[in-house]
Amino acid sequence: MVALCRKLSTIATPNIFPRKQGYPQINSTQIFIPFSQLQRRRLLEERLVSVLHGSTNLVQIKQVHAHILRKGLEQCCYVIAKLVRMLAQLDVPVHSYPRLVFQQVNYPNPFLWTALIRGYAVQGPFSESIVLYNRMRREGTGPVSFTFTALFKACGAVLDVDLGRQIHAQTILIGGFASDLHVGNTMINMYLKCGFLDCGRKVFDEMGQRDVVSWTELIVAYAKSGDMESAGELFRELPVKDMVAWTAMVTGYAQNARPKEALEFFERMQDAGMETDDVTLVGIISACAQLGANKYANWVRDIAEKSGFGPTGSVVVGSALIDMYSKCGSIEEACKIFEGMKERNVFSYSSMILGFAMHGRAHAAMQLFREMLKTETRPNRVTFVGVLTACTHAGLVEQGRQLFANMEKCFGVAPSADHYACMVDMLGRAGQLEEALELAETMPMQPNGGVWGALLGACRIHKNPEIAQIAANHLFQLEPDGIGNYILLCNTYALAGRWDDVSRLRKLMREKGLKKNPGCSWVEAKKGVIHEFYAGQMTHPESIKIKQALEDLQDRLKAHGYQPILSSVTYDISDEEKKRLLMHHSEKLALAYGLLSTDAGCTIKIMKNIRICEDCHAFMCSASQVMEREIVVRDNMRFHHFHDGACSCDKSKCFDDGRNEMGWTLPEILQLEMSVRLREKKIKNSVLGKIREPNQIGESVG
DNA sequence: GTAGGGTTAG
Repeated sequence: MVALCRKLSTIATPNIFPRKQGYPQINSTQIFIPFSQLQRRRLLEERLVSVLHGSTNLVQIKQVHAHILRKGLEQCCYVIAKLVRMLAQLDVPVHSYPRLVFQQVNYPNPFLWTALIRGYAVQGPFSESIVLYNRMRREGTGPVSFTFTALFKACGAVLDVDLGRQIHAQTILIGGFASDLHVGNTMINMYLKCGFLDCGRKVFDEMGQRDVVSWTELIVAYAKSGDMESAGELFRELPVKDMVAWTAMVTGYAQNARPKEALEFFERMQDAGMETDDVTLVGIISACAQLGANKYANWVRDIAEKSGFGPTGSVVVGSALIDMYSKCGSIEEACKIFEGMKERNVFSYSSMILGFAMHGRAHAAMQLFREMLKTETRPNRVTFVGVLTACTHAGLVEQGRQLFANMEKCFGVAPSADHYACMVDMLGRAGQLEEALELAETMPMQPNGGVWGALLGACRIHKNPEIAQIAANHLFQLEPDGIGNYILLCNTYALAGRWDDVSRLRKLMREKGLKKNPGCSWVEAKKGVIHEFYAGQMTHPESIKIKQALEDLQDRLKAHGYQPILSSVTYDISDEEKKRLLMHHSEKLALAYGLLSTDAGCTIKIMKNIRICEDCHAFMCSASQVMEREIVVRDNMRFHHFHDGACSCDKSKCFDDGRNEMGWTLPEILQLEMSVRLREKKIKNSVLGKIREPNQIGESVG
């Protein structure tokens, strides 16, 4: 019996227990441990690991750790590795508590080493993963497949493809690891993250064993590179398609501005009997946002609510819905979603602020920004794009300037080229064109198309062909195919009466083969059916009725003071001809059909592919008053809400004294945020002060 | 251990 126990005890304990004083040395010739005792300990270890696995907070884990120490298991790699992994998962800084626990173990096994390496691979500093790997090898411990997945994760995180290649070589050198499925998958992931699609594809092609994860990784990579054809081809070849793979395709189409195909794919996915989760929903919501039609918006919202991932269930779905309803023209619906959300984060706030800004509700946008600052959510760069845009559309130049000047100091968000574009837009629209130009020319980074485009747009509004020429020259370099830039410059010349320049530019456009996009508008008629109208075209089945209705409408509006704004036509033609052209702009046709086909009291929603012209804008204003209808026009820039003879983009309707009804001023906001930042900084310093700095970075794999 | 997600101005 004794002999049997002796035999079993040696078999039952392979490399689990390290040899050193302080922990039982399992050498059957020197120390005899009864089998029952070993079994008890093994059971205890199993139990501790499972308790750790179920722990959800630091307090619970610390209790288990205390128990580990009481039972004398601080050298047991199996348990300690789990402890380290759980701590890292809970975002406890790896180089503090977990590292300390690791250092207490005299002989770490590969799994314990890997737990720590993985911790750094998730949290950073990523180079510490490599340092640890090298130390592990020097101390004679061989890696396991987990080690490589962790290392590839680290390389992917810092986009270090050279290091990734070295580790790739090691997987082949050490043997056996290159053919491991998970190692292969993380390797593909690393190459794709670093932007080496070909290398990822090569690993994929050479893999002996692939699973749906390997395929999906590549599908996503192709989708992100804009190559939906290759993505689709892979998807067709994929033997067993799961929900994630389907979602990758739906999202891919949505991200590549192909919303109709995204919807088609989603329908196919449902036909295939696939489940829908929050990630799928986000993809499809984004597609509906691009379509801008309420019919689809309501349809997808129903699906979201039925599947249990509605705005109250998921903060991500909620934020996507806010964005979708804003883009579909239903800012009220977006508000309702926002108010009904249980949890809100920076995405929810930013989407709502941008929604308000887009719809000309600067007041609401600023108020929401203020409310956000009272919560624990901190603004990010997108939030500032929203807030600055709101200031721009409300003509709040002084407030905008102060926010921009204090972004970095008070909020910790450094201004990017996009924020400079907002400022150039703001100054430009306010008529301060010289200052806007100076800002564009002196900004610390290379100005992007947005910056010069904003300036060019402002030059058209304020009829300044000289500065327009400068902005346009930059734009012609940055966006050689951007037809809109040529049109804007053309319009600016026309407004200034420089017809020679107009014809010179038109000739240049012809030479370059650039064609003006025909103006096109869509209007939602009954039951959400969408009707399309092109400028000057009378192809709609009811076009005779529409033409008559439009003429009647024009007469009524003229009686109320509407006069065609002839300068909106940039052709050197007779006034009569100009009037005729203006009257056939697509949005006017859409409006006439909207009035014919919807009931009194219904809001008329029109979408347009290019910017609404000044004349149509005045026409809509007047129509909203005379016909007593709410009219919403979404052009390629923003939303216009016409109500009782005014538009939401009319600056004079917004507050402009730096103070709103809440009774706060901008300096108060800045002060408030500064105190938050200081407090955060203090907390951070006090935590970091206790933690040892990790080793130097920059070591390569040896 | 591995794959899919939301907000950006002219």
